[in-house]
Amino acid sequence: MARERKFTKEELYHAVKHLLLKHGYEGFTFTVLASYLDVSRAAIYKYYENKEELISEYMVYELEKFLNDMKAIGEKKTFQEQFDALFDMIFADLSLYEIRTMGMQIPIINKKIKMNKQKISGIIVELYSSLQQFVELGKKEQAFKEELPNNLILGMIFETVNIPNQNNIPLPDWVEMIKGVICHGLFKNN
Amino acid sequence: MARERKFTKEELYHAVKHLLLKHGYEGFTFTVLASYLDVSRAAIYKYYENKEELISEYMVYELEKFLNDMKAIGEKKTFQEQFDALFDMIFADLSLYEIRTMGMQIPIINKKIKMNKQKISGIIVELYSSLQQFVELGKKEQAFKEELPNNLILGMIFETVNIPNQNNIPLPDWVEMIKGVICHGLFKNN
DNA sequence: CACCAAAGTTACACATCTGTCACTTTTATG
DNA sequence: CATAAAAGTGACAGATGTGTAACTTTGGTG
Repeated sequence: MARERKFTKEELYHAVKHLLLKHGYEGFTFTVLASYLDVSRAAIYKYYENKEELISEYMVYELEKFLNDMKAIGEKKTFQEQFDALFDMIFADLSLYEIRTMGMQIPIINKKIKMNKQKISGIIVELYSSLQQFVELGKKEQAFKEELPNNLILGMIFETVNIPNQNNIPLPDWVEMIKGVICHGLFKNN
Repeated sequence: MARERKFTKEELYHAVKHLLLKHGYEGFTFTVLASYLDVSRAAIYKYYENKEELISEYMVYELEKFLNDMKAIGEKKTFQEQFDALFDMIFADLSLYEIRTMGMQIPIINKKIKMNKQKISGIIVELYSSLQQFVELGKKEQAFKEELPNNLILGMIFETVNIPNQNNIPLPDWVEMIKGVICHGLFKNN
């Protein structure tokens, strides 16, 4: 009967994420991954035809999690609750935003990858819709300035999380600072 | 006497930048570069021992240009002029910010690289000083909120340039929009 | 024209990664 | 205990990239 696996899918995906962040898409190899997991390369080939297939599977997994989080946020009653929850989610795992462009680098070289990229596109459409609702609610509740394009508002939120906390300010304070700047800007009201 | 070169240093650095942006640090190879420049790999080895040496030279070149631009900005009289000039500089070449972390990936494997990384560190110190002066001027002229850490202010400026202009708004309008949001935030003053 | 030096090339040995296949190990089941 | 299947491995062939050395080309100078 089945021999026990040396790594779970979660452990595998955790390794994939770690090595993508460390080496980038093109620096990520099955050789590096096998070494990290302490298995042979052939063991990984048992499950995935190539690195592109593995990375596309991993992207689907991460984006589905993200979409579920976004949906949970969308169910909160007020804009302010949604706004706070969005930040908590983002700061809970900053690295997702570093790898979000990597999905675009995956070439379609087998059917599985094509299917995965279609899934990814579908998830992104749903994410886009969810995020648009968030922004529209913000405008409706007279928080966001109506004249601002939605993607600028969203871009603002997702890009500013990249600002490094160089002074090692405690995270809750840092998050509030970032929110303050996003909401009211760098300038004094004069 | 000397045979004419098939590529200038500027052309070489332009190719390096293009390929670093396209393939990332680990995907960048002399093979890819030689093909792009339409020369043999050995031709590049005539000037640089390895890719790390070439990339570190290139980083010095780019950062020196950036520092010169910053110094020119620092010589403007008012904060508002400096603020506008900083944005013009940043949006004139957005890609520099995408490769700024690549310098950190370069391992020191020969003396030249060590020297280059020391140069890079020196330039970054000067850049840091120049940027701090910019922020302090902004605070002194009662523009920036004093309570904000300097790196948050700078981080805000440098990260928001990454927001993609998805609606293809004309660049001058887009830049003003970004400035508006950075200065006064996403929220209405209520 | 000969000479020279810089620039560039080809070909080679070596290193690293990919993909596969035959084989081994492990575990549960009858 | 034998059997079977999933999981994992080692070794191989091939592809790709690195670094080098001997050689060729190019262009200026005397």
